Amino acid sequence: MIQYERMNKVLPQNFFNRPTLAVSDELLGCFLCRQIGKKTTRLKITETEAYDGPEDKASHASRGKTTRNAPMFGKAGQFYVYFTYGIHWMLNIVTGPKDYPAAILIRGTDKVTGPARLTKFLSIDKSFNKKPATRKTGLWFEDRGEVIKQSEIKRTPRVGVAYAGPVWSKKLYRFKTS
DNA sequence: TAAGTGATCTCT
DNA sequence: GAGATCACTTAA
Repeated sequence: MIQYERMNKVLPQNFFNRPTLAVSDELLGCFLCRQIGKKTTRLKITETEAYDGPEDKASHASRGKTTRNAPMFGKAGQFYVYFTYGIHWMLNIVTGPKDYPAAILIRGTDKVTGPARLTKFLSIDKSFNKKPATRKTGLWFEDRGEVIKQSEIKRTPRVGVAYAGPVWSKKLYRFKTS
């Protein structure tokens, strides 16, 4: 965490309105928070995956704006939730400026690993699509002062993106702490 | 290791 | 309207 001052607080909209790769990196060690009724669940984020810009062939946005991926073109700090494999919801947080399609897939946390298991565990579905990441939404991010050393962060190719071609499938856009 | 599940996309 | 695709999990 270099660019952004770390404090024990809810990550604001402008945290996400920055380069996607920087946000992907700095989101590690932050907490994904979900409030259902009076109960709040906090999970430490350990794995993220970046989908950055219109040129990224692995991104839903690579073939232009559609009804489904429209949230990626919206302003930073809102969720992009989509359904895949007939069963699973995927939770992404939109990054970068408006009209620049980018988002980060939240792949795993300390207690719950796997993007689909995460959404199932936290009861996240389409209703969070396009919603801002705030307490009011019931789903938000917090910086609770956890420090992740750069040496602890592993960067690897993204999952399931062989179709994106030799250049984009090899990008080290997946961030993981050990 | 393969089946399951269904929205979305891309072609007719 | 039909058929392929898909950034996954589970059960075996």
